[in-house]
Amino acid sequence: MANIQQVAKQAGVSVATVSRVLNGQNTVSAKTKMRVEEAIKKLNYEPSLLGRNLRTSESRLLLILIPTISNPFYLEIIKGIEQVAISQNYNILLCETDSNPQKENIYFDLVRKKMADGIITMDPAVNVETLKKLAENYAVIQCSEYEECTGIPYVTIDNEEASYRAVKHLIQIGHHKIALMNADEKYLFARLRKMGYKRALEENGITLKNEYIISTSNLGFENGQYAMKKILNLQDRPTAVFAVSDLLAIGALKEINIAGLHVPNDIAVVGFDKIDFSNMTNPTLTTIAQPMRKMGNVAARMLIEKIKGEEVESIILDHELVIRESTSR
Amino acid sequence: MANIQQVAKQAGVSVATVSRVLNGQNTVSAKTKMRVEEAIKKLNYEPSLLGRNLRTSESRLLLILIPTISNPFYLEIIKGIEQVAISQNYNILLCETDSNPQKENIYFDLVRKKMADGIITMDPAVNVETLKKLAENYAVIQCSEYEECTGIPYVTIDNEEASYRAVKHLIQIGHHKIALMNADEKYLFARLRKMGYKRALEENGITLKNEYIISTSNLGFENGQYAMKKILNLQDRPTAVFAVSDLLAIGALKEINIAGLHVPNDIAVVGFDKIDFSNMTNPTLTTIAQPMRKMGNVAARMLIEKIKGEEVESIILDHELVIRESTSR
DNA sequence: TATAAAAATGTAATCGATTTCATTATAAAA
DNA sequence: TTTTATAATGAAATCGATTACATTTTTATA
Repeated sequence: MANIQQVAKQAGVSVATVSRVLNGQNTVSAKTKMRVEEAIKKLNYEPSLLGRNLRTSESRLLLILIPTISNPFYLEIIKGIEQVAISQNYNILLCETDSNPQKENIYFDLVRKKMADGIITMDPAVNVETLKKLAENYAVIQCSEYEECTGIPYVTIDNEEASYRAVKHLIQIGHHKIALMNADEKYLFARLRKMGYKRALEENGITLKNEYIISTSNLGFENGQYAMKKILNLQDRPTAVFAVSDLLAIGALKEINIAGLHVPNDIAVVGFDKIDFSNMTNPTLTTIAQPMRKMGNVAARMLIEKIKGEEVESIILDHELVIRESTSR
Repeated sequence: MANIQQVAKQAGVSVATVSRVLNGQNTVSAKTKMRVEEAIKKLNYEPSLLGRNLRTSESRLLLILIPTISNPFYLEIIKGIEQVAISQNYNILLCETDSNPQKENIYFDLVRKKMADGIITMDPAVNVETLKKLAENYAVIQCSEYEECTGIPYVTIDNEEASYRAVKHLIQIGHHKIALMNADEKYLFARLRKMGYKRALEENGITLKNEYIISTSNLGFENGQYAMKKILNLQDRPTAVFAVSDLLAIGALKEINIAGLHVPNDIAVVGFDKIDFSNMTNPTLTTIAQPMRKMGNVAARMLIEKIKGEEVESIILDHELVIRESTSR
């Protein structure tokens, strides 16, 4: 495979001139440019990014850290990131961490060792200290899920308000006995969503019942089933469930079905995220739509600015309540 | 940020010695090694992979090309690939092509320009000629979906046999009127699965009805709904449906439900792929399990061998029929 | 036509590592 | 102690590009 030297030789010019043609600089005469282009074609030459990147000290690779690729919630965010990245000549590297510090470290290393220019993380909780230290020397952005105290810029929605609106919707259609299927409170979003839940109840004079709040270690389908079983066994059974992820909600749906009850007539269900599958269930799921594509766009833009050394501010985006069959009669 | 020169200076040795310590060569005396390691720690030094990779002419990056990340079918394969890749000190880059030649070319370019060492493609149909040409000079492996004529090594299952077994299962539980919800026959797997379907019917003396075979442009949920609508409108309605993807099958499930019919009592349904969601539906879905993790493992191993310049042979793996509620009474 | 200014091109340093070959220090053998 | 073999280290080339600066060629101006 040819390199720039051979192209220069073939075209009868210096490597500098070839490089100029390659980078579209206009200081090359039309005649020379043609000769170089012919040589490139003849030798089937492809410039090595390794050489270029070493010289320019960049890789034009962005890392996206997600806990797991099996959660469809990330899909649209990733597309949003990719959209901006590609348009700015960056490529993205999808990295699944399984929330495992060791795996995470493999990807952090890629940044430390200059093979990637920056990181967008959607699971900052794994190892906050390491992340914080990394962010001192490298470009890091938090997306969707974030840690406030790190000083690392983030883009997210107002989780407290979103949760408040979901619960308020349930109250408005007549529910008083509303369960909250929440994530572990080590996550900021879980704490915020609980606050929104509480506020909606308080404002409507409903007393909070602690047994109506169930925590799950994970946001998956099975966790939803498990949590719903618990809820169904309560002696004063709730008539509505607000789950903080669609997968949890879909698990709940299934379990309610198994119990021979009807959604929404016996129990109404609200999810969170508006993943594709939330529209494929029976009944379709009422849920909170995060502006995922936009969130991805913004995160990518922030990261690229950060890479360029600019100051970036955290951003909070709007959300939306999507009402579907699981809460309508 | 420090480089190898500064480390050498700090430790009072040459860069060669630092490099030796970095690469764990045993020709360095214990005393010197310690001095170098102290210098590394003191300067917070991280070796640049750009420098190393340029010198060694490798990137240790593998590209995985998938049509879309929203199809859960790829999840487990990707994990399988990652498992082997990480263990051999490679990193993977997940690339969504949307079956779009332009997007595909961005990723091919990464290989041509030495930023990636090889490609595993799960959607070779996009641009067979380009792929073939790429494979002449670079390491390429086809995984799951493949083109026979390209001469590019592949790993897959026996699609004809898998399809045969799915349909035979339906026949064994008493069905004669079996619809096939197939993909576009431009795909090899679609042609093979149709052959398996035919063989099962023939062997059991069932005449093939052309109106029972529906082609969909895509393997998604909506396509399944749409195709099922067509099937439900047939005057001699089938009592069973074999869909060549779980997403199609889930779409069918939904549509049958809407029509007020029961699965499996009125219509039995079989899917293909055993994606996670196939166990979350109501009823759970009978489906063909591809050994996805293993397929990923094998594909990665094949690619790495190819990168090392070894000859690799195509491989066909076993599959399995998983019987669940959608075909049991 | 001579001279100055602008455009085109080339030379060589550089990015940060690895690695070959030469050299020096150390240990073993005579 | 001297010689020889071996281990440890260093100097410098190399990977393939970009780019500052120097030089040559061309064009414009007087």
